[in-house]
Formats: sequence, structure tokens, C-alpha cells
Amino acid sequence: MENKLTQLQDELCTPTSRPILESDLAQAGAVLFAALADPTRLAILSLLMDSPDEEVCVCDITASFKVSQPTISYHLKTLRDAELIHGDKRGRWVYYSIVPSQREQMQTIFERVLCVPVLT
Amino acid sequence: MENKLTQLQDELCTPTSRPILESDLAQAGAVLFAALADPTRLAILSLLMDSPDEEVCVCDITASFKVSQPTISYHLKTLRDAELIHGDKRGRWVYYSIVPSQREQMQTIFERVLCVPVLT
DNA sequence: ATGACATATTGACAACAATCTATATGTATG
DNA sequence: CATACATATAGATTGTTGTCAATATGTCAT
Repeated sequence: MENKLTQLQDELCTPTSRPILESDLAQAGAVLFAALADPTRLAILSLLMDSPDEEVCVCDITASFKVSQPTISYHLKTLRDAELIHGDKRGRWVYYSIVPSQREQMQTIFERVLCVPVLT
Repeated sequence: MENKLTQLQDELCTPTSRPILESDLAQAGAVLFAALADPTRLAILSLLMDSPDEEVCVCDITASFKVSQPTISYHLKTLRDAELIHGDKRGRWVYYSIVPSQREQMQTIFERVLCVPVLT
């Protein structure tokens, strides 16, 4: 295969001198978007974003979906691993919330990308 | 735009049967983020966003990565299927660009989510 | 026409993701 | 203490994704 960069004489395909996205940044972005690439996880995040006190009990999350409790637990772990949410165990219950430093980013994603308003 | 979210219950640990995000909206969002959930695809999008004439030849894209040409072709198809990019065949070459209606959304993703400036 | 070239498609395969059932862990309560 | 409850983890299964080599398709130049 011939690279256009080696064909400067051909006027049709002009080369680019612009570097691509730093690979570790692309990697980090891919990890973030992979965490968002599931309808159940998006709905969980939406639930957390819209919770007035910014905390939701796992039992409420579980009750909101048709999937099983272990599946919800799996999705919560996935979001936790992406450092988007945090779980606080109080007694028998665990209360999840958006990691504060990620709230603005999540709000951007919901309002400006998904075009769904969230509480502010 | 209309709010697709339902009100949360205010009492903790009271089950709710209401879905949070409209499921087709969550589904559509998941499809979008799945398209973004790969470092090579993010870098391709970054390349297209940063291209001054907003068009990049496949040969230049292929030359920018270490993966094989069929792999690049596969990623381009994935981005095409997500309707994020469009390919224009001119002669032997195919020139890809961001779908115009998606440019603003992509700019939001790069600048406000990934914190990477792009050309405007 | 023929051959070189650019890109897409196919088929195979390993890695991973989403889901379930079953079970474990920790906590409150009778 | 025993038991019920809330959540997490383990293991199995099924479907999906990223990658490559090989090949097909279409286009240009000779």
C-alpha cells in the first residue's frame, strides 16, 4: 500500500502533518466511553444525576430495571472501575452517587451529547 | 427539548418501577458511545476533526496507525454505521469527513469530555 | 487489455462483555 | 445465636468485538 505522504506530487490527496490523538489519551477516552456504552449503565447514571440528594440506594436501582440483582451489581462495579460513581455502605445498604469531580463531565454528556436535561 | 426523565422517589429504598431514561434513548446513547469506545476510532475522529479541510484520505489514516489496512477499514465502517463520518469516493481514493450535523457534538466530546482542543 | 494500486469484504479466531443461577459476605433484628 | 435481608462475587454461557491474512472490487495508467 502506498502512503499519501510519499506522493506529494499527486495533488489529489494532500498529506496531513497533524499528529493523532496521544495514544494514552485515546486509551483513557475509550475506557470512559466503554463504561457509557450500555443502556443500563446510562440509565443508572441518569438516575444518579437526577437524584435530588445525589445518592441512590442499590435496592432502588435494582428495582428500576428488569435485569437481575447481580447484573446491576456488575454494572455498578463497571461504573465504579471507571471512577464515575462511588458507593457508600451504610448498614445493610449501599448508596451510590456520581463522583463529584465527574459531575460536570456527566452533565455535559447528558445535556450536550444525549440532549437529555438533568437536575442541576 | 422535553425532559425524558421521570421523577425520583424521595424516600430511600422504596422500589420504583419507572424507567429512568427512555429505553430507546438509552439504547441510542449506548450505540453512540460504543462507536467511541475504541482508541483507534477516537484517534481517527480526532484526525478528522483536526483536518483543516475537514477531509482525510483513507491512505493517510491508514498510514497514521500501526494496525492493518483492513482493521482501519473496519473502524471506518463502524464510525460510518454510527453516522459519525461519511466517506466520499473520488477516483481511487476515499475521503472521510465528520458528518456536518455531528460536528458540534464531536467538538463537545473532545473539548468538554476528553479535554482535548480541536480546530474550529 | 493488463497490471498496479486503494479500499472494502470475508472468514477465522481470541478476547471480552452481559447475563443468569448459585453462593458468599456482611449487617440488623427477633 | 439464628435468621432474614442487602449486596457482592463466582462460574457458566452466549453473544459481540478487534484483529489479521486472504481476497474481492473498483479505478487509474501504460
